[in-house]
Amino acid sequence: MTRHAAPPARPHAAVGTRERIVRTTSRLMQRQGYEGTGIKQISREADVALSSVYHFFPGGKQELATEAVRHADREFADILHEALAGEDDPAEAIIACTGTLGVHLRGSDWFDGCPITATALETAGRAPDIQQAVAEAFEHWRGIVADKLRQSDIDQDDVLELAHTVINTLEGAELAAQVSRSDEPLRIAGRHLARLINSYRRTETADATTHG
Amino acid sequence: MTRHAAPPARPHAAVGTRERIVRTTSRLMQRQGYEGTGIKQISREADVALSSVYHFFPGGKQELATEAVRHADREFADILHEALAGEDDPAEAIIACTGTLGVHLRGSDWFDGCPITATALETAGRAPDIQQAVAEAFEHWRGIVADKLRQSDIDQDDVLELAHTVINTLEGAELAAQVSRSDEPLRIAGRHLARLINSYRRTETADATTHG
DNA sequence: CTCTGGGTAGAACGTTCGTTCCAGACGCGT
DNA sequence: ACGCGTCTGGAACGAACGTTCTACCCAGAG
Repeated sequence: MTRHAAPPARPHAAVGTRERIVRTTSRLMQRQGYEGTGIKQISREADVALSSVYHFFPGGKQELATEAVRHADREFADILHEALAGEDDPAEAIIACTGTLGVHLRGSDWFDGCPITATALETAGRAPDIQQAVAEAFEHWRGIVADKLRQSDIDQDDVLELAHTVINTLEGAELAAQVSRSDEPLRIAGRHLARLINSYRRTETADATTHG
Repeated sequence: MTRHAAPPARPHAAVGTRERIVRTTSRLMQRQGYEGTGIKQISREADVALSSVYHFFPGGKQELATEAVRHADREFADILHEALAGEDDPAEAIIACTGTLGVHLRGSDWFDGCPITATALETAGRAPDIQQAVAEAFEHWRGIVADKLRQSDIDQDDVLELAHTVINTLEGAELAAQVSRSDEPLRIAGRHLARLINSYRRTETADATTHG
Protein backbone atom coordinates (compact mmCIF):
# COMPACT_ATOMS: atom_id res chain seq x y z
CA MET A 1 0.00 0.00 0.00
CA THR A 2 1.29 3.41 -0.92
CA ARG A 3 1.36 5.69 2.04
CA HIS A 4 1.41 8.90 0.05
CA ALA A 5 -2.16 8.88 -1.12
CA ALA A 6 -5.11 8.29 1.17
CA PRO A 7 -6.16 4.64 1.09
CA PRO A 8 -9.65 4.70 -0.41
CA ALA A 9 -11.31 1.62 1.02
CA ARG A 10 -10.33 1.61 4.67
CA PRO A 11 -13.08 0.93 7.21
CA HIS A 12 -12.83 3.93 9.54
CA ALA A 13 -9.50 5.63 8.91
CA ALA A 14 -9.51 8.86 6.98
CA VAL A 15 -5.81 9.10 7.76
CA GLY A 16 -3.15 6.38 7.77
CA THR A 17 -2.52 4.20 10.78
CA ARG A 18 0.94 5.49 11.53
CA GLU A 19 -0.14 9.11 11.32
CA ARG A 20 -3.11 8.43 13.57
CA ILE A 21 -0.80 6.95 16.20
CA VAL A 22 1.46 9.98 16.11
CA ARG A 23 -1.39 12.48 16.34
CA THR A 24 -3.02 10.66 19.24
CA THR A 25 0.30 10.42 21.08
CA SER A 26 0.97 14.10 20.55
CA ARG A 27 -2.43 15.10 21.87
CA LEU A 28 -2.24 12.81 24.88
CA MET A 29 1.27 13.86 25.85
CA GLN A 30 0.27 17.49 25.53
CA ARG A 31 -2.37 16.95 28.20
CA GLN A 32 -0.82 14.38 30.51
CA GLY A 33 2.87 14.35 29.77
CA TYR A 34 5.23 11.53 28.87
CA GLU A 35 4.98 9.37 31.98
CA GLY A 36 1.27 9.90 32.27
CA THR A 37 0.58 8.55 28.80
CA GLY A 38 0.58 4.78 28.27
CA ILE A 39 1.13 2.89 25.04
CA LYS A 40 -2.06 0.93 25.58
CA GLN A 41 -4.02 4.13 26.07
CA ILE A 42 -2.58 5.43 22.82
CA SER A 43 -3.53 2.30 20.89
CA ARG A 44 -7.00 2.39 22.44
CA GLU A 45 -7.73 6.05 21.68
CA ALA A 46 -6.20 5.89 18.23
CA ASP A 47 -8.26 2.76 17.53
CA VAL A 48 -5.15 0.89 16.51
CA ALA A 49 -3.77 -2.51 17.45
CA LEU A 50 -1.11 -2.47 20.14
CA SER A 51 1.13 -4.55 17.94
CA SER A 52 0.82 -1.92 15.23
CA VAL A 53 2.35 0.65 17.50
CA TYR A 54 5.43 -1.50 17.93
CA HIS A 55 5.36 -2.35 14.26
CA PHE A 56 5.68 1.30 13.24
CA PHE A 57 7.87 2.30 16.18
CA PRO A 58 10.21 -0.58 17.04
CA GLY A 59 12.06 1.77 19.39
CA GLY A 60 9.04 1.70 21.68
CA LYS A 61 7.72 4.58 23.72
CA GLN A 62 10.78 6.79 23.33
CA GLU A 63 10.81 6.62 19.55
CA LEU A 64 7.08 7.26 19.46
CA ALA A 65 7.39 10.21 21.82
CA THR A 66 10.18 11.66 19.73
CA GLU A 67 8.00 11.50 16.63
CA ALA A 68 5.07 12.98 18.55
CA VAL A 69 7.21 15.93 19.61
CA ARG A 70 8.23 16.52 16.02
CA HIS A 71 4.58 16.41 14.98
CA ALA A 72 3.65 18.90 17.70
CA ASP A 73 6.53 21.05 16.54
CA ARG A 74 5.08 21.33 13.02
CA GLU A 75 1.54 21.81 14.29
CA PHE A 76 2.41 24.60 16.71
CA ALA A 77 4.65 26.21 14.12
CA ASP A 78 1.66 26.45 11.80
CA ILE A 79 -0.45 28.11 14.49
CA LEU A 80 2.36 30.51 15.27
CA HIS A 81 3.01 31.34 11.63
CA GLU A 82 -0.65 31.94 10.87
CA ALA A 83 -1.21 34.10 13.94
CA LEU A 84 1.84 36.22 13.17
CA ALA A 85 0.90 36.60 9.50
CA GLY A 86 -2.34 38.35 10.44
CA GLU A 87 -0.62 41.57 11.45
CA ASP A 88 2.05 43.58 9.67
CA ASP A 89 3.51 45.21 12.73
CA PRO A 90 5.62 42.68 14.69
CA ALA A 91 4.51 43.96 18.09
CA GLU A 92 0.87 43.76 17.07
CA ALA A 93 1.51 40.32 15.62
CA ILE A 94 2.77 39.05 18.97
CA ILE A 95 -0.33 40.41 20.67
CA ALA A 96 -2.47 38.65 18.11
CA CYS A 97 -0.50 35.52 18.84
CA THR A 98 -1.27 35.62 22.55
CA GLY A 99 -4.89 36.11 21.61
CA THR A 100 -4.90 33.00 19.46
CA LEU A 101 -3.23 30.97 22.19
CA GLY A 102 -5.79 32.21 24.68
CA VAL A 103 -8.67 31.15 22.45
CA HIS A 104 -7.16 27.70 21.95
CA LEU A 105 -6.60 27.34 25.67
CA ARG A 106 -10.05 28.47 26.72
CA GLY A 107 -11.69 26.42 23.99
CA SER A 108 -10.10 23.25 25.38
CA ASP A 109 -11.22 24.07 28.93
CA TRP A 110 -7.62 25.11 29.69
CA PHE A 111 -6.14 21.75 28.76
CA ASP A 112 -4.27 22.38 25.52
CA GLY A 113 -1.29 24.53 26.37
CA CYS A 114 2.14 24.18 24.82
CA PRO A 115 2.14 20.66 23.37
CA ILE A 116 5.65 19.68 24.42
CA THR A 117 6.43 21.43 27.71
CA ALA A 118 5.32 18.63 30.01
CA THR A 119 7.17 16.02 27.99
CA ALA A 120 10.24 18.24 27.84
CA LEU A 121 10.45 18.61 31.61
CA GLU A 122 9.86 14.95 32.39
CA THR A 123 12.46 13.69 29.96
CA ALA A 124 15.11 16.41 30.34
CA GLY A 125 18.45 14.80 31.01
CA ARG A 126 17.22 11.21 30.72
CA ALA A 127 15.96 10.76 27.14
CA PRO A 128 18.39 12.45 24.73
CA ASP A 129 16.34 11.77 21.59
CA ILE A 130 13.25 13.45 22.99
CA GLN A 131 15.25 16.32 24.46
CA GLN A 132 16.87 16.86 21.09
CA ALA A 133 13.48 16.98 19.35
CA VAL A 134 12.25 19.48 21.95
CA ALA A 135 15.31 21.65 21.47
CA GLU A 136 14.76 21.64 17.71
CA ALA A 137 11.12 22.60 18.17
CA PHE A 138 12.01 25.60 20.32
CA GLU A 139 14.63 26.64 17.81
CA HIS A 140 12.11 26.26 15.01
CA TRP A 141 9.57 28.46 16.78
CA ARG A 142 12.19 31.07 17.63
CA GLY A 143 13.09 31.15 13.96
CA ILE A 144 9.51 31.91 12.99
CA VAL A 145 9.32 34.76 15.49
CA ALA A 146 12.71 36.04 14.37
CA ASP A 147 11.55 36.10 10.75
CA LYS A 148 8.64 38.29 11.76
CA LEU A 149 10.82 40.63 13.80
CA ARG A 150 13.23 41.00 10.91
CA GLN A 151 10.45 42.56 8.85
CA SER A 152 10.71 45.72 10.95
CA ASP A 153 13.54 48.12 11.67
CA ILE A 154 15.03 46.18 14.57
CA ASP A 155 18.77 45.69 14.71
CA GLN A 156 19.62 42.21 13.47
CA ASP A 157 21.73 41.62 16.57
CA ASP A 158 18.68 42.07 18.78
CA VAL A 159 16.29 39.93 16.78
CA LEU A 160 17.54 36.53 17.86
CA GLU A 161 17.61 37.42 21.53
CA LEU A 162 14.16 38.95 21.31
CA ALA A 163 12.87 35.77 19.72
CA HIS A 164 14.26 33.86 22.69
CA THR A 165 12.35 35.96 25.17
CA VAL A 166 9.18 36.02 23.09
CA ILE A 167 8.98 32.23 23.00
CA ASN A 168 10.02 31.83 26.62
CA THR A 169 7.52 34.38 27.88
CA LEU A 170 4.78 32.78 25.82
CA GLU A 171 5.67 29.43 27.39
CA GLY A 172 5.53 30.83 30.89
CA ALA A 173 2.33 32.74 30.24
CA GLU A 174 0.61 29.67 28.83
CA LEU A 175 1.58 27.72 31.92
CA ALA A 176 0.23 30.47 34.17
CA ALA A 177 -2.94 30.67 32.12
CA GLN A 178 -3.53 26.94 32.46
CA VAL A 179 -2.98 26.99 36.20
CA SER A 180 -5.13 30.05 36.86
CA ARG A 181 -7.70 29.09 34.22
CA SER A 182 -7.62 32.61 32.85
CA ASP A 183 -6.18 34.21 29.74
CA GLU A 184 -5.01 37.25 31.64
CA PRO A 185 -1.37 36.08 31.87
CA LEU A 186 -1.37 35.78 28.09
CA ARG A 187 -2.84 39.21 27.57
CA ILE A 188 -0.30 40.76 29.92
CA ALA A 189 2.51 38.90 28.19
CA GLY A 190 1.34 40.21 24.84
CA ARG A 191 1.37 43.82 25.97
CA HIS A 192 4.76 43.55 27.66
CA LEU A 193 6.36 41.76 24.75
CA ALA A 194 4.99 44.35 22.35
CA ARG A 195 6.43 47.11 24.51
CA LEU A 196 9.78 45.35 24.70
CA ILE A 197 9.88 44.85 20.95
CA ASN A 198 8.98 48.46 20.27
CA SER A 199 11.75 49.58 22.59
CA TYR A 200 14.25 47.98 20.23
CA ARG A 201 13.10 49.87 17.16
CA ARG A 202 15.40 52.42 15.69
CA THR A 203 12.60 54.77 14.66
CA GLU A 204 10.22 55.62 17.44
CA THR A 205 6.73 54.35 16.66
CA ALA A 206 4.47 55.57 19.42
CA ASP A 207 1.56 53.17 19.20
CA ALA A 208 -1.68 53.83 21.00
CA THR A 209 -2.56 50.16 21.32
CA THR A 210 0.57 49.17 23.19
CA HIS A 211 0.49 51.69 25.98
CA GLY A 212 1.04 50.96 29.69
CA MET B 1 4.38 13.35 70.48
CA THR B 2 4.35 17.08 69.92
CA ARG B 3 5.14 17.95 66.35
CA HIS B 4 6.26 21.49 67.02
CA ALA B 5 9.62 20.77 68.59
CA ALA B 6 12.22 18.53 66.96
CA PRO B 7 12.35 15.10 68.63
CA PRO B 8 15.83 14.93 70.16
CA ALA B 9 16.68 11.24 70.28
CA ARG B 10 15.81 9.87 66.84
CA PRO B 11 18.03 7.14 65.39
CA HIS B 12 19.16 8.49 62.02
CA ALA B 13 16.96 11.43 61.28
CA ALA B 14 18.29 14.92 61.77
CA VAL B 15 14.89 16.02 60.56
CA GLY B 16 11.50 14.47 61.34
CA THR B 17 10.07 11.65 59.30
CA ARG B 18 7.19 13.63 57.90
CA GLU B 19 9.41 16.48 56.83
CA ARG B 20 11.86 14.08 55.22
CA ILE B 21 9.04 12.57 53.17
CA VAL B 22 7.91 15.98 51.97
CA ARG B 23 11.40 17.11 51.04
CA THR B 24 12.16 13.93 49.14
CA THR B 25 8.85 14.13 47.30
CA SER B 26 9.47 17.74 46.38
CA ARG B 27 12.93 17.01 45.03
CA LEU B 28 11.81 13.97 43.06
CA MET B 29 8.78 15.65 41.54
CA GLN B 30 10.94 18.61 40.56
CA ARG B 31 13.09 16.28 38.47
CA GLN B 32 10.66 13.69 37.17
CA GLY B 33 7.20 15.16 37.62
CA TYR B 34 4.11 13.82 39.32
CA GLU B 35 3.46 10.70 37.25
CA GLY B 36 7.11 9.83 37.04
CA THR B 37 7.55 9.75 40.79
CA GLY B 38 6.33 6.67 42.69
CA ILE B 39 5.38 6.40 46.34
CA LYS B 40 7.71 3.45 46.78
CA GLN B 41 10.58 5.39 45.30
CA ILE B 42 9.86 8.20 47.72
CA SER B 43 9.83 5.88 50.73
CA ARG B 44 13.04 4.26 49.50
CA GLU B 45 14.97 7.48 48.92
CA ALA B 46 13.68 9.13 52.07
CA ASP B 47 14.62 5.98 54.02
CA VAL B 48 11.12 5.75 55.43
CA ALA B 49 8.65 2.90 55.69
CA LEU B 50 6.00 2.79 53.00
CA SER B 51 3.33 2.55 55.66
CA SER B 52 4.66 5.74 57.22
CA VAL B 53 3.95 7.62 54.04
CA TYR B 54 0.30 6.59 54.21
CA HIS B 55 0.27 7.23 57.94
CA PHE B 56 1.26 10.86 57.52
CA PHE B 57 -0.63 11.35 54.28
CA PRO B 58 -3.84 9.30 54.38
CA GLY B 59 -4.95 11.07 51.23
CA GLY B 60 -2.29 9.17 49.31
CA LYS B 61 -0.21 10.49 46.45
CA GLN B 62 -2.34 13.55 45.81
CA GLU B 63 -2.20 14.83 49.36
CA LEU B 64 1.53 14.19 49.48
CA ALA B 65 2.07 15.98 46.20
CA THR B 66 0.04 18.93 47.41
CA GLU B 67 2.23 19.22 50.49
CA ALA B 68 5.35 18.84 48.37
CA VAL B 69 4.24 21.71 46.14
CA ARG B 70 3.69 23.88 49.20
CA HIS B 71 7.16 22.98 50.45
CA ALA B 72 8.69 23.84 47.08
CA ASP B 73 6.74 27.09 47.18
CA ARG B 74 8.43 28.14 50.43
CA GLU B 75 11.85 26.94 49.31
CA PHE B 76 11.77 28.75 45.98
CA ALA B 77 10.37 31.85 47.65
CA ASP B 78 13.43 31.92 49.91
CA ILE B 79 15.78 31.67 46.93
CA LEU B 80 13.86 34.40 45.15
CA HIS B 81 13.78 36.67 48.17
CA GLU B 82 17.45 36.27 48.91
CA ALA B 83 18.50 36.83 45.31
CA LEU B 84 16.38 39.97 45.03
CA ALA B 85 17.62 41.35 48.35
CA GLY B 86 21.18 41.44 47.06
CA GLU B 87 20.53 44.44 44.83
CA ASP B 88 18.81 47.72 45.57
CA ASP B 89 17.77 48.49 42.03
CA PRO B 90 14.83 46.26 41.00
CA ALA B 91 16.07 45.75 37.46
CA GLU B 92 19.49 44.76 38.71
CA ALA B 93 17.86 42.51 41.27
CA ILE B 94 16.05 40.59 38.55
CA ILE B 95 19.30 40.13 36.67
CA ALA B 96 20.91 38.85 39.85
CA CYS B 97 17.98 36.50 40.18
CA THR B 98 18.51 34.96 36.76
CA GLY B 99 22.15 34.54 37.68
CA THR B 100 21.26 32.62 40.82
CA LEU B 101 18.85 30.39 38.92
CA GLY B 102 21.51 29.73 36.32
CA VAL B 103 24.01 28.68 38.97
CA HIS B 104 21.50 26.34 40.60
CA LEU B 105 20.61 24.85 37.24
CA ARG B 106 24.17 24.32 36.08
CA GLY B 107 25.22 23.00 39.47
CA SER B 108 22.61 20.25 39.25
CA ASP B 109 23.69 19.29 35.73
CA TRP B 110 20.60 21.10 34.40
CA PHE B 111 18.16 19.00 36.41
CA ASP B 112 16.83 21.37 39.07
CA GLY B 113 14.64 23.87 37.29
CA CYS B 114 11.42 25.27 38.63
CA PRO B 115 10.34 22.77 41.28
CA ILE B 116 6.65 22.67 40.42
CA THR B 117 6.28 23.24 36.68
CA ALA B 118 6.26 19.58 35.66
CA THR B 119 3.79 18.67 38.37
CA ALA B 120 1.63 21.65 37.48
CA LEU B 121 1.33 20.65 33.85
CA GLU B 122 0.65 16.98 34.50
CA THR B 123 -2.08 17.64 37.04
CA ALA B 124 -3.71 20.73 35.52
CA GLY B 125 -7.44 20.17 35.28
CA ARG B 126 -7.42 16.76 36.95
CA ALA B 127 -6.15 17.29 40.51
CA PRO B 128 -7.75 20.44 41.95
CA ASP B 129 -5.85 20.34 45.25
CA ILE B 130 -2.47 20.28 43.54
CA GLN B 131 -3.52 22.88 40.99
CA GLN B 132 -4.65 25.14 43.81
CA ALA B 133 -1.31 24.78 45.60
CA VAL B 134 0.51 25.58 42.36
CA ALA B 135 -1.64 28.65 41.80
CA GLU B 136 -0.89 29.84 45.33
CA ALA B 137 2.84 29.32 44.80
CA PHE B 138 2.84 31.41 41.64
CA GLU B 139 0.87 34.12 43.40
CA HIS B 140 3.31 34.00 46.29
CA TRP B 141 6.30 34.41 44.02
CA ARG B 142 4.64 37.23 42.10
CA GLY B 143 4.05 38.95 45.42
CA ILE B 144 7.74 38.79 46.27
CA VAL B 145 8.70 40.28 42.93
CA ALA B 146 6.00 42.93 43.28
CA ASP B 147 7.33 43.93 46.69
CA LYS B 148 10.72 44.49 45.13
CA LEU B 149 9.32 46.49 42.25
CA ARG B 150 7.36 48.68 44.63
CA GLN B 151 10.62 49.87 46.15
CA SER B 152 11.27 51.93 43.04
CA ASP B 153 9.34 54.67 41.32
CA ILE B 154 7.14 52.43 39.24
CA ASP B 155 3.46 53.17 39.02
CA GLN B 156 1.58 50.90 41.39
CA ASP B 157 -0.82 49.95 38.61
CA ASP B 158 2.06 48.51 36.59
CA VAL B 159 3.73 46.60 39.39
CA LEU B 160 1.37 43.64 39.55
CA GLU B 161 1.36 43.08 35.81
CA LEU B 162 5.11 43.38 35.68
CA ALA B 163 5.40 40.78 38.40
CA HIS B 164 3.27 38.47 36.27
CA THR B 165 5.61 38.75 33.31
CA VAL B 166 8.75 38.53 35.42
CA ILE B 167 7.71 35.21 36.90
CA ASN B 168 6.35 33.87 33.63
CA THR B 169 9.47 34.80 31.70
CA LEU B 170 11.66 33.26 34.37
CA GLU B 171 9.62 30.06 34.09
CA GLY B 172 9.99 29.94 30.34
CA ALA B 173 13.68 30.79 30.45
CA GLU B 174 14.38 28.07 32.99
CA LEU B 175 12.63 25.55 30.78
CA ALA B 176 14.65 26.69 27.77
CA ALA B 177 17.85 26.56 29.81
CA GLN B 178 17.15 23.00 30.90
CA VAL B 179 16.41 21.84 27.38
CA SER B 180 19.38 23.57 25.78
CA ARG B 181 21.67 22.85 28.74
CA SER B 182 22.83 26.45 28.72
CA ASP B 183 22.20 29.47 30.91
CA GLU B 184 21.97 31.78 27.94
CA PRO B 185 18.15 31.87 27.93
CA LEU B 186 18.28 33.01 31.55
CA ARG B 187 20.83 35.72 30.87
CA ILE B 188 18.79 37.01 27.95
CA ALA B 189 15.65 36.97 30.06
CA GLY B 190 17.41 38.95 32.78
CA ARG B 191 18.47 41.67 30.39
CA HIS B 192 15.09 41.95 28.70
CA LEU B 193 13.17 41.98 31.97
CA ALA B 194 15.47 44.68 33.33
CA ARG B 195 14.88 46.74 30.22
CA LEU B 196 11.14 46.24 30.47
CA ILE B 197 11.11 47.25 34.14
CA ASN B 198 13.19 50.34 33.49
CA SER B 199 10.80 51.36 30.74
CA TYR B 200 8.07 51.65 33.35
CA ARG B 201 9.99 54.05 35.59
CA ARG B 202 8.75 57.57 35.88
CA THR B 203 12.23 59.08 36.16
CA GLU B 204 14.59 58.07 33.41
CA THR B 205 17.50 56.09 34.78
CA ALA B 206 19.87 55.44 31.93
CA ASP B 207 21.81 52.44 33.14
CA ALA B 208 24.94 51.23 31.42
CA THR B 209 24.44 47.61 32.48
CA THR B 210 21.03 47.21 30.89
CA HIS B 211 21.76 48.45 27.42
CA GLY B 212 20.66 46.75 24.18
C1' DC C 1 -3.80 -20.50 -8.16
C1' DT C 2 0.29 -19.84 -4.86
C1' DC C 3 3.57 -17.03 -2.67
C1' DT C 4 4.90 -13.06 -0.05
C1' DG C 5 5.01 -9.51 3.22
C1' DG C 6 2.94 -5.63 5.62
C1' DG C 7 -0.34 -5.04 9.17
C1' DT C 8 -3.35 -7.00 13.01
C1' DA C 9 -5.48 -9.61 16.93
C1' DG C 10 -4.68 -11.21 21.34
C1' DA C 11 -2.41 -13.53 24.89
C1' DA C 12 1.41 -13.44 27.80
C1' DC C 13 5.83 -11.90 30.00
C1' DG C 14 7.84 -9.80 34.37
C1' DT C 15 7.72 -5.49 36.75
C1' DT C 16 5.91 -1.67 38.93
C1' DC C 17 2.02 1.05 40.18
C1' DG C 18 -1.02 3.02 44.28
C1' DT C 19 -3.17 1.27 48.03
C1' DT C 20 -4.62 -1.64 52.04
C1' DC C 21 -4.01 -4.41 55.95
C1' DC C 22 -2.19 -6.14 60.28
C1' DA C 23 0.93 -7.50 63.71
C1' DG C 24 4.46 -5.63 66.32
C1' DA C 25 7.71 -2.12 68.20
C1' DC C 26 8.29 2.11 70.61
C1' DG C 27 7.57 6.15 73.95
C1' DC C 28 4.91 7.91 77.56
C1' DG C 29 1.43 8.89 81.31
C1' DT C 30 -0.51 6.38 84.98
C1' DA D 1 3.92 -2.94 85.05
C1' DC D 2 0.31 -1.64 82.42
C1' DG D 3 -2.48 0.26 78.63
C1' DC D 4 -2.71 3.37 74.87
C1' DG D 5 -1.73 5.93 70.85
C1' DT D 6 1.90 6.65 67.46
C1' DC D 7 4.70 4.87 64.09
C1' DT D 8 6.89 0.94 61.42
C1' DG D 9 7.98 -3.60 58.97
C1' DG D 10 6.41 -6.41 55.51
C1' DA D 11 3.28 -8.92 52.90
C1' DA D 12 -0.43 -8.67 49.83
C1' DC D 13 -4.04 -6.77 46.63
C1' DG D 14 -5.74 -5.89 41.75
C1' DA D 15 -4.53 -3.06 38.08
C1' DA D 16 -1.65 -1.06 34.79
C1' DC D 17 2.91 -0.56 32.95
C1' DG D 18 6.21 -1.42 28.56
C1' DT D 19 7.39 -5.04 25.86
C1' DT D 20 7.50 -9.52 23.28
C1' DC D 21 5.64 -13.21 20.76
C1' DT D 22 3.04 -16.05 17.59
C1' DA D 23 -0.73 -16.97 14.70
C1' DC D 24 -3.45 -14.91 11.46
C1' DC D 25 -5.73 -11.90 7.91
C1' DC D 26 -5.55 -10.09 3.43
C1' DA D 27 -4.10 -7.40 -0.73
C1' DG D 28 -1.02 -7.62 -4.58
C1' DA D 29 2.68 -9.96 -7.55
C1' DG D 30 4.05 -13.99 -9.99
